[in-house]
Amino acid sequence: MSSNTSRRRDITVADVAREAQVSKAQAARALGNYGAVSQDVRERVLAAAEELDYRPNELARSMNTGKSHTIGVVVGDIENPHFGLATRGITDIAKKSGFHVILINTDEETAAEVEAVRVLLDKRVDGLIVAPASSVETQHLQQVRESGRPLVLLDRKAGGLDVETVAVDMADISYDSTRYLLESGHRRIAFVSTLKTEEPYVAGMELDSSQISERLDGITRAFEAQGLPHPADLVRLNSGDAESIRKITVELLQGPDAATAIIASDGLVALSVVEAIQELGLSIPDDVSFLMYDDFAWTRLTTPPLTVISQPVYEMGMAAATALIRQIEGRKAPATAEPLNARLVLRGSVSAPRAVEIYN
Amino acid sequence: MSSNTSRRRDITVADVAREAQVSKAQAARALGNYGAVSQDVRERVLAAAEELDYRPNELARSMNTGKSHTIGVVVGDIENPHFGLATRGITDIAKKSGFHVILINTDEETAAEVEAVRVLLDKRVDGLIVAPASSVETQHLQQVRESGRPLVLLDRKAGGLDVETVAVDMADISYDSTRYLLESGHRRIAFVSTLKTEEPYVAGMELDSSQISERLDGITRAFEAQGLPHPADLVRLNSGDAESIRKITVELLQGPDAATAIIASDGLVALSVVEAIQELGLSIPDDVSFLMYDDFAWTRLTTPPLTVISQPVYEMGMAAATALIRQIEGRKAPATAEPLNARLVLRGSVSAPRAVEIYN
DNA sequence: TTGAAAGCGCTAACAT
DNA sequence: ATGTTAGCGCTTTCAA
Repeated sequence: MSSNTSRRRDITVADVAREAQVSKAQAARALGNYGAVSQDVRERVLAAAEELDYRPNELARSMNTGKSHTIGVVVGDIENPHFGLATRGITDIAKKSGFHVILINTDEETAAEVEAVRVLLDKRVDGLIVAPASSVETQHLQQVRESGRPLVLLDRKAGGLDVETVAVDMADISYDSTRYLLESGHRRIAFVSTLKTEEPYVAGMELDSSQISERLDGITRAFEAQGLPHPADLVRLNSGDAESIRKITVELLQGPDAATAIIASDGLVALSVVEAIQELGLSIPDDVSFLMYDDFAWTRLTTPPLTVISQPVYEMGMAAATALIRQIEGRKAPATAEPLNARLVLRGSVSAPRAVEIYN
Repeated sequence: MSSNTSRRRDITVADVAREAQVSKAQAARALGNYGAVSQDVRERVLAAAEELDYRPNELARSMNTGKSHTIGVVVGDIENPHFGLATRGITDIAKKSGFHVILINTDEETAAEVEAVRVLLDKRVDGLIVAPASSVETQHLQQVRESGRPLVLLDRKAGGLDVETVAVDMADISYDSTRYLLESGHRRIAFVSTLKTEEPYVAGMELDSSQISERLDGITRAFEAQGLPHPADLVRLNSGDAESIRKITVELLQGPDAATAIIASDGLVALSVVEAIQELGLSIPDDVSFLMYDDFAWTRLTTPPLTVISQPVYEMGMAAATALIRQIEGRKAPATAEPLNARLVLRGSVSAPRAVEIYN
C-alpha cells in the first residue's frame, strides 16, 4: 500500500529535515520535543516524519543523553513463580514510568550474576535490580555502586553493602510460625531448602542467604523461647532438584526420630516434598504436618489445603522498581517506608503430631 | 582499595590509548579484537584497560555495527507459568549464543503489543519473538517484517503473515482428547478460556487466537466423527478473572443440562475451575470429569491427580530463540523442523459421567 | 527561533 | 601493523 517499500537504510533526522526543508537541528528538536521550535516548523517536521515513516534511533539518543530508559533485572530463576511474580511487579511499575526491562537469569550462580551485572552496565542501563545469589560475595555489586549507577537489592539482603534493599522480613514470621508449630505439639520440625552451602549445616553457621539465615534464626529463637534445643539435624540445605528433595523427604520421615512437621522453603521445594509425602502413603496432617513459604493458588487445591506463609511478592517487585526509579530520577527516599510483611495463613496442613508430648 | 575512586566520567578508548601510548584506533582494535594488532600493542592496551578499569560502551558499539546482540520478547503474561517456562527456554538459548533479552508484557492487549514492538524496534533489537495477542490484528507485525528485522512468532499463529512460527499444534491433540472424553461417555463437554471476543461464541466463528480456534475445531470434529452435534452452549470464552471463572464453573455445573466434563484452556483457568468444583462440594471425577492444558507440577498433587494435555513449552521457547538467532545470523532454515507435539497424560480426573447414556 | 558545527564512544575506510 | 580521518544518528553548544 505505502508508496515506500524500501527496506535497507533507516530514515534519519537528516532525511526528515531535508523533506521538511529545515535544518537538521530544528528537525531533531521538533522530533525530540526539546529546545525552541516554531509552530510552523514543528508541523512541517512532524508531517515529513509521518510521511517518511521516521522512527528515532534510541541508541543514538541514549549515547548523547546518557539515559537508556532501561533497567536491568537480575534474578536467580525466573521460572520460579516467586520471582515471576516479583518480576511482574517490577515491569508493571517500570512501564508506568516509561522504563523498559532487560532480564537476566543466573540460575543462582554467582559467576553468572557477576557477568550479568557487567553486561548490563556495559549496555548502560539506567539502574539495576538484583536478587543477589549470595549475601556474601558482593564485590561486583560494590562495583555497581562505584560506577555511580543506582542499584536496588530484591528479596535478599547483602552484608556490608550500603544499598537500598527491598525484602520481606523473615525473622518475625519465622519465629511466629515456629511457635505455632511448637504450640501444636511439634518438636521434630524439619526445614528444607535448596540453598547451596560449602559445608553441611551446623547451628549458627554463616549462610549465603539472608532469607534462609533469618528463617533459621527465627526457628532457633522460637525453640529457645520454649527452653528447647533446636534439632539442627532436621535442617536440610542443598536439597537440590526435585528427585533429591523427594529422597530427603523420605529420610526425614523415617526412623524413630522422624520429623513430625516439615517446613518447605519455597514453592518449588514444597511441590516435591508434598509429592514425596503422598508417595509414601502418608497423610497430611495426620501423619506429618506441613508448612511452606509463599502462597500460590495451587496450595488451596490439595487435600487438605496447605498452611502457608504468605509474602507480598508482587508488592515487593513494585517497591523495588519504585525505589530504583526514584533513585534514577535523583529524588530522595521518602520517610515513609511501609514495611513488607509476611503472614501465616492457617489452612489444613498443620495439626498436633501423632504422639503428643507436651513439655511446657 | 583501588587507587581510582573517581566516579563521574566513564573511561573510554581514548583514555586507554593515551595510557598505553598508542593511537585510539589501535587501542580500539585491541579492545574489540578486530583488525591487526601486534602482540606488544595488545599487551600494553590490555594492561592499560585493566589499570583504568575500562568498560566498553555497548551503545556506541551497537551504533556502528548495527547489532545490539539483544532480542526483544513480547508476551501476554509472564506471570502465567506457560509463558514463564517458554521465556526460560528463550533466555537459555539466547545466553548460550551471546544474546540478551528485553522482555515486555502486554496483558494480552493488542495496543500494548503494538507499542512494545515499536519500542523494541526503536531500541534496535536484532530480532523479535512475539506471542501475538491477536491472530488477526497483525499490521504491526507486518511492519516488523518491512523493517527488515527478523521476527518469530511464539505459541500462536498469525493469519496471512509470512513469518516463521513456533507453536504446538493443537488440532490433533484436541481432537484426540475430546475423543477420549466422548469414549468415556461424556456428551456435555465444556470448554473454558479467557480469550476475549467481541461477540459471544457461535459455532465456526472466527477467533483472535489460533490456539483456541484449533482446540475448538478439534472438539467439534471429534463430536462430528461420532455423528454428534457439538454443544456450543458449553463453550465459555471471555471467562475473565479468577472470580468470574468460578462463577462460570458454577453455572456450567447446574441445571438439568449441566456439563459432565470441563476442559480448562490453561493452568490459570484450571486453578479457578478446580477451586469452584471443590467449593461446590463436588468430586472429581465422580461428579464431573476434568481435563486441562499444560502439565504443571501441582496437577499431580490434587486428589485425584489431574489428567492433562502436556505441551513442550520449554522446548517451544528454545526452538523460537534458535530460529530467531538463525535468522539474525543469516543462516537458512534447516530442512529438519522437528515438530512440537502435545500429548494426553492420563491421570485420575476423567471417568464415565454419572448417568451414562451411550449412543454409539 | 534558527542553523552550523562539535561532540557522545566507538568502528570502519583509507592511507602509510 | 599503525595512525588519521570519517562517520553512526542523535543532542547540544554557540552564534546569529
